Amino acid sequence: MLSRERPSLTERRAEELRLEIARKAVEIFVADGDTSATVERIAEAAGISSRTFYRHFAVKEDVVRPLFRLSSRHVIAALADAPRDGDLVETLVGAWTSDLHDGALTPFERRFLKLMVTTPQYRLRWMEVDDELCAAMAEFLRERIPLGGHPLHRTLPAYLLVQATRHVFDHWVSADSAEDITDLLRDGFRVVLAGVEATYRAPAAEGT
Amino acid sequence: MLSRERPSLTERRAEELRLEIARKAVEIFVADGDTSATVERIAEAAGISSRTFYRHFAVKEDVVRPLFRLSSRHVIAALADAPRDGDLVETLVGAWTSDLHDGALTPFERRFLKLMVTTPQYRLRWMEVDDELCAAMAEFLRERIPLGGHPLHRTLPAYLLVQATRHVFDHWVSADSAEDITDLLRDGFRVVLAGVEATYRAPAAEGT
DNA sequence: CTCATGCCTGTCAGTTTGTGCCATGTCGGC
DNA sequence: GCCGACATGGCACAAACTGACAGGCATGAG
Repeated sequence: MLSRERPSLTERRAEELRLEIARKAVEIFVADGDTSATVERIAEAAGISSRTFYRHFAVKEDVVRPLFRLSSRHVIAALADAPRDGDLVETLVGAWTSDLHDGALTPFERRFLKLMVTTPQYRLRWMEVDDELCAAMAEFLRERIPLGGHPLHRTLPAYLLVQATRHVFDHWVSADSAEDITDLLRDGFRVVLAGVEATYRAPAAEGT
Repeated sequence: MLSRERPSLTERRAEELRLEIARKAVEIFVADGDTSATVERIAEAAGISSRTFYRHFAVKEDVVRPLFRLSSRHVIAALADAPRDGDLVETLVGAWTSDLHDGALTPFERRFLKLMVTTPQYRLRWMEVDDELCAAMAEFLRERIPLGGHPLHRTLPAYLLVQATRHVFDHWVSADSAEDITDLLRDGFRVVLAGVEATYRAPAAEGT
C-alpha cells in the first residue's frame, strides 16, 4: 500500500545503524590490535543482540563495509563536484585525498587501515567496495576522455585507475604512511592515463 | 638431524593431497551448482576426516587455492621459457593462455570459473594467488623494460598487468567465454604497457 | 481509543565452522 | 624389535551462522 515512501526512511535508519555497528567494531579491533573480537562482543558494544547483527551483515567480516563505502561515496562526490575542464590527474588526486586531513591519517585511522590491509578477509571488503567504485569511475571517465567501443574498453581504464589507487594505498599503509600520498597517487594515475590516451587517442581505434 | 632432505618429500605429498582435496571439492561444487557443500562432505569425498581437512586448509574457502596456484605456476613457467627478444605483449598473451586448449574452456572449467567469479569468498582466493603472481611478474618485467627507481614504480606495472588480466577474465567468464580471450588480453596488456613506456621511457625519469 | 498491520528485534534451539588435545598408525633409522 | 618424527583421526568445545517463533512499536483505519 504505502510501500512507495517508506523504504527510504526505514532504509536510512538501517544504514545508520549499520554504520554505528561498524564504528563500534573497529573501535574494538583497533583497541585489541587484531580482528578476533567475537560477534557477541561487537553486538553488545553496539547495544544490539548478535541475532540482529546477522540481520544486517550476512557474515561477520561485512561489518567494516559501511566505513569503506563512506570513503567511497566521498570520492564519488568529489569527482561529481570537480570542474569539467580541470586537469584530469589533479581532479583524481583531489578526489581520493578529499577525506584526508592534509594528506595525513589520524593514529586511529592508521592502525585501522593497517589491520584491514594485513587481514585478508577484511582486505577483501575494501576491494569489494573498490569494485563498486569502478562503475562510478567508468561513468566519470566516459565524459572526460574518449574510450573504445568494446564493452571491455569502456570499463578497463576505470578499473585500472581504481586498482592503481589500491596498490598505492597498500604501499603507503605498509610504509606507515611516511611518504606523500599525493605524489604517489599522481604517479599511479599518470601511468594508467598515459596508456589509455596512447591506446585510444593516437592510433586508429578499432571500436565503433 | 635428517631434517634437511625430508621436507621436500613430505611437503610434496602434502601438496598432492591438497590438490586432490581441491579437485574433489570443485567436483562437488560444480555438480551442486553452488559452493554450499559442507566440509564434512568434501572431506569424505577426498577420503579424509574433516579434522585433517582443517590441517591442510585454515578456512574452508582456501580449498580452491591449489587449483589457482597451478594455473599461476603455468603462467610463471611460460614466462620463464619465453625467448628474451620476443614481442612483450605476445609473450604475455601466450603465457596467460598456455593452459587453455586452443583458447577455450571445457564446460566443467566454465562452470567452475563462473562459480568462483560470482562467489565473493572464492573470488578472493583467485585474487590472492594473483597477488602472489605479481611478485614473479615484477621480476620478469625488471629484465625486459626500464622501470622507475622508487619501490612503488618497480611493482606498479606488474600489478597493473595482473589486474588487467583479472578484469579481462572477469569479463570473459561473465560473457560465457563467447569472445576471443587472446584479443581481449592483448588489448589489456597494450593499454598498460603503453602507459608504462610513455611514463618511464620518454620523459626524464625521476628515479635513481 | 482500540484494533489490525507491518517491520524490527530478541530468545532459543540447532547446524556448521574451526581449534586444542590426546591417542593411534606408519615409516625410516638404530 | 625399539624409537622418534610426523600425519591422521576422534572427541570435546568455542565461535559463527540460521530458522522459527514471539514481543515491541510504530502507523493508519474504524
